[in-house]
Amino acid sequence: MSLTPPVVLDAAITLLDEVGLDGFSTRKLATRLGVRVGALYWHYPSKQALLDAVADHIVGEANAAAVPDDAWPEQAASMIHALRGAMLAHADGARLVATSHTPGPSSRAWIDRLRGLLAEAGMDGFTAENAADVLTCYLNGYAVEEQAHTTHARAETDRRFGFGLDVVLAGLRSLPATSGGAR
Amino acid sequence: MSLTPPVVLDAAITLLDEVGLDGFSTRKLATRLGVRVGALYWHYPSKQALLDAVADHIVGEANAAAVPDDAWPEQAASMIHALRGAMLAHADGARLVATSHTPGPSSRAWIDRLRGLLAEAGMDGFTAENAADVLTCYLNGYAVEEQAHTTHARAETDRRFGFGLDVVLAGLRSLPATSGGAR
DNA sequence: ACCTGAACACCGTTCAAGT
DNA sequence: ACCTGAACACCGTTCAAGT
Repeated sequence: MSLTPPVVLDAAITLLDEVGLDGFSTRKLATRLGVRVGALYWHYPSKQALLDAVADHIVGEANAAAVPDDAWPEQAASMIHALRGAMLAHADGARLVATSHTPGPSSRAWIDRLRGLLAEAGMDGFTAENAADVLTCYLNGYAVEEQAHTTHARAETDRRFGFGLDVVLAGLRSLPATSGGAR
Repeated sequence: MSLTPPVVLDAAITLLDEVGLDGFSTRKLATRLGVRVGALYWHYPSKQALLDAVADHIVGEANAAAVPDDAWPEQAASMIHALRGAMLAHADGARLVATSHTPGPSSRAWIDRLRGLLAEAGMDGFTAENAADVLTCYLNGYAVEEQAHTTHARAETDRRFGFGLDVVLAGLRSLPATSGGAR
């Protein structure tokens, strides 16, 4: 049973969920895989590259969710909620995704999809890019703090997140290009 | 010349700015202070506590800026810009502040001031708290990513940040309690 | 009270050598 | 091609003992 990048990635996700980002080490991962530390470096060039792959996998889980056939604010909200859900489903997932060094294919696909949806709504390329940026920055900022201090109950943080998302969406709706509310 | 918490904190800030958060270690800090590693633990209980103190100091720099006597969106914008400036003025300042474990006195003062300003504008306590949350989450999300991938020029990221901040403020302005535009 | 000396239990990464 | 063995250069934290 040979080691492959997907096998290493899978074990990395499991380890992350068990010990968190601060407890995650290549040596623990090697032990889990029944292999010496150095072996990992044949499949991934560095710990950071491996963590980037984990981050991209998490975003990939969000990509699996379908976007409803609805108006653009609802579509955008569903994409944002899907990514938040995927991040919260893994220990320190938000911090991992938000501080990922180089975006992988799933991350690019997710952001392209969000931008595309906003462009469909009538925003020009520049505006769509900036609007997608505002949404993801709010999401990242919120989720990182939410996951760092798990002081409130999930239902409570969900409501607060929804409030903020509605605020951002209201702001986007007020932009000249989308005030018509096309599609 | 004895070691005191402020002296340690000062050296920590200097070290952080020189080597960044990933390069920051208690051992390097001890060397700079001409002391053995263990000595630091007399003044700070852990590396994290020290980093939290650094984070709080950065927020303190933002608190030094005066808030203009203007309408609330301008006041909020000035506070947000001040904190972003303070974070960007230090290596990995955004990540450090956003992932700080326990908020210090300056952090509490900053958020209280922002909430107060929004309450003055006519928001009830709950709304003001949530509104301050949206603003800081957007700020943290944006600044963390901005500082992680310094791909664009500062003038460009400033403009993009301003765009997003205007969107959030527009969303907040559209809330029932503030649509009158009091103060 | 404050610091040293020295240890403990770890890290990420590299690379010759094996198979 | 893929992994071992073993090293290199580090970590954060603790704590008896010194002053």
